[in-house]
Amino acid sequence: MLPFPLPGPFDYAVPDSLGTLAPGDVVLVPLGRREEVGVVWDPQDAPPPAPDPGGAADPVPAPPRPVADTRLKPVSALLDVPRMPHGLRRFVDWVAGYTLTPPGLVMAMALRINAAAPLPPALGWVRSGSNSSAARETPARKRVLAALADGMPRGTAELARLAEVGSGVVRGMAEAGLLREVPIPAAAPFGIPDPDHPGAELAPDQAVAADALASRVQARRFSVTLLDGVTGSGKTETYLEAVAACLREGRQALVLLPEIALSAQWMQRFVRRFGVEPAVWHSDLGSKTRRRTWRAVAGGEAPVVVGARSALFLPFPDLGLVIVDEEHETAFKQEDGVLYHARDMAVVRARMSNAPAVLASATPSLETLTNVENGRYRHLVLPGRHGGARMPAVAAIDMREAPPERGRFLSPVLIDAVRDTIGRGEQAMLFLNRRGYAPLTLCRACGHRIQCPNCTAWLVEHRARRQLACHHCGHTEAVPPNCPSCNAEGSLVPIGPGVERITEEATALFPEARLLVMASDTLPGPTATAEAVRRISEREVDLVIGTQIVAKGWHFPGLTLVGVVDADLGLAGGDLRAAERTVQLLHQVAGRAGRAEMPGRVLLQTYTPEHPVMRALVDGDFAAFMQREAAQRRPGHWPPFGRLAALIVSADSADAADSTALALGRAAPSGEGIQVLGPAPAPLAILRGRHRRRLLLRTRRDIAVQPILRAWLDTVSPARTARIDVDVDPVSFL
DNA sequence: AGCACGCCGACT
DNA sequence: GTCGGCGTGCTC
Repeated sequence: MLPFPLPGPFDYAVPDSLGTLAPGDVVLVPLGRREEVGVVWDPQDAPPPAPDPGGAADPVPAPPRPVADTRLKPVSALLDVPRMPHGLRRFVDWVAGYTLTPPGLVMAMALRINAAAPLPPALGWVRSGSNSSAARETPARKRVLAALADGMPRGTAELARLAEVGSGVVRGMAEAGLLREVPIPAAAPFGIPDPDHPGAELAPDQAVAADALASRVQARRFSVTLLDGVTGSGKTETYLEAVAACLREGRQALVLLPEIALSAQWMQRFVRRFGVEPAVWHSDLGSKTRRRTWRAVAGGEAPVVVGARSALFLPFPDLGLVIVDEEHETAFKQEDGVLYHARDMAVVRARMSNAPAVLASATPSLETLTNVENGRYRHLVLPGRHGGARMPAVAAIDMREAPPERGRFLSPVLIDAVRDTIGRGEQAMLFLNRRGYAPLTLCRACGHRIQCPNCTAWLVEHRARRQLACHHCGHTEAVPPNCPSCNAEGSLVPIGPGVERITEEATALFPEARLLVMASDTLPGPTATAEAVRRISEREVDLVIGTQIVAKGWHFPGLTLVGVVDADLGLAGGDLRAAERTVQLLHQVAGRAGRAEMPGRVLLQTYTPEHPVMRALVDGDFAAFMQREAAQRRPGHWPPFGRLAALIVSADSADAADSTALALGRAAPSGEGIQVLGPAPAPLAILRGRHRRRLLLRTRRDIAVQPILRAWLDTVSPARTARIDVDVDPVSFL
């Protein structure tokens, strides 16, 4: 299997010099006039028949054989890399088949991860045995020798730092024969977790759930368990006991988090439980750590890996547990390249490793709840917050009755609540899931709306940067002085709020409050995020204003008020899961309030307080809300009661996009329980300069979409510049 | 993916 | 008469 979009594996001859190759071996093979890294794949379902020996006429033409065996090119070399385990190979094939992706591209995710290059051995210095040399003995040299007294080899930079000398001293000593260079075993970038390290005491309900999870791990069989508990109920501590059980079984555990960069507080909990940090995996890991971690996973030396989606493709030789935390998060859906849902694929990965999977969430997805309902998944519930904390009281502010001042966005009710909270010395948070200053810039003279030149989207003003930015393609331009359409002067006005604008309003309202803004563009990296979280936790901040990022599982003991600036925001647009997602997000944000002894309070600014989403949040009745969602989706066979696949046609001209989309529409499959919607212009009808059309295939749950899609796509040849992307189980409908 | 081939427009 | 633009297609 080669890491390219080829339809399947290629055949090669094995030269005698290489002996026998086994599936999983990583090899170098000739491809065209190049040499490429590939993996010896398993025998295919339908092995190609032997070439016809006699050439006699055959009434049934034999399936074509690409190349006669005698002309197979030989494998060039076997690389000194751990074998790709059987479970991972099966997983790659499964993901490829499910997502309609060429298997080579899926395998590339498992291979490119390590780049298949052997690690150059690290070198370090030790004292050379010969002290007979007539080399000078200076104070600096003595300090270097003292630093090496324990016999452990150290690299130049580290040694120089320890001995407080320049690297020149080290080099000089090496030339003088005082030091000898030896290979050093690379220090693992993680520790070995100790399941018996004394951790936090579990509450009785946590202990019961933890025991149940541990017994699933001990069963060494595939199972799926939903760990369901409100924010602050201690889900993490509970599932870490499953990890402990897995360690005792001597198998490896994988924990998937939706956004690994935000995991500093998670890491603290892990360290409290196991004494060390686990191996970490995410896409922008440095190449050295990455290779070392990959090898440690392959060699079974990394007992626990915490990672983002791509960690699913690590070569675990003996995976004994897969945990997906915040399983409802849409960040688990990969939206470019291979389009897969990491939560669903985690379950598949567990099944192929004979391991249990645990899905944890305070607001489980309807998909997962439905699997619980029909008995496919088991259900463990952590009923309440622990440590004396209670769930916050949630109330809606009817913006029609208590409107903000003209041109402002905070209702007097919310302003008073913030003022009271800060006045008591507690902390408040304002949440608005929108970056920048204003989502739309409008010309009051001619009505022109400033749009992205590459996308069907408005440009968002970022006042601090004095720019208009497209949040879809990254296009930016300076804020124009005059209207770009009618050239009127001073006619451009910002419409609607973003966090920058709320910050401006809050600064005016609460001049003495210490403000902190948390948004992905104000927090450039994990370090900045961790620092912001620390400042909030240590009460250096009175009022936090933030986007999505504040909703993560942070523990802010002094935070007692959360104000949602626009609770209706996520409900616009025809997205299948808009309501569900809004409830999940707002519940998560609400969960930041009142996590310690002081009770929390949540205020939702809304123009539709009677909307089921608002009622679910105010009543805290998530179960009833999800039943209502289910009742709406069931009759039309919408997921999870039916299957969905999206076809996205994109082309550099509207005509090419239309002709391909129409051809697909004409060839649309039909039949009992099969329906095709569209073609229709995508909501983002132009994205990065490409014109887009969408079709949606919906089937009954008992009908698989993949064979239908394959047959459908075979009948249509796309226009010259057009491309058809297939998204099985789409999450985004843009 | 990369690297060929190949078919048209601008130069020595 | 040749160089090179990148559009199409193949790689066991």
